[in-house]
Amino acid sequence: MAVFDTSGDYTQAVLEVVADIPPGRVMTYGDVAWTFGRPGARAVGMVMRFHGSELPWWRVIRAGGHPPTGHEDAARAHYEEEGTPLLPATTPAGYRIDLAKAGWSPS
DNA sequence: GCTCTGACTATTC
DNA sequence: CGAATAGCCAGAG
Repeated sequence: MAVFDTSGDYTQAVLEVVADIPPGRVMTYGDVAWTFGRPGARAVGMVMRFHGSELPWWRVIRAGGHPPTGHEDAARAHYEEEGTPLLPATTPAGYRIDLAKAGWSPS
């Protein structure tokens, strides 16, 4: 499987963009991918899974403001810690990020 | 160069 | 709202 490494340009781009997201702000996988001109939303997620250990992965969420699958609890802790605007929702996680306020785009 | 997988997205039921 | 389906892309084998 994609045993990721910083070898690929795509991976590097993802690492840079994610690392550049300020606290209290979030970007969707699609937006992050679009930032460096490549709609690989899934690929972005894979990079996070492998390098998430050293990245603010919770600042990268899915479209609709849902946290990454299987990491909803950990993500929520970071959001509250950074003051990221959350919204109550009838989702499995029980909440979702307020993209209208937390949504961020690289300058 | 083809196949498989995945922290995705959009559409449809 | 929730589950299922199909289409996406990048990288390893």
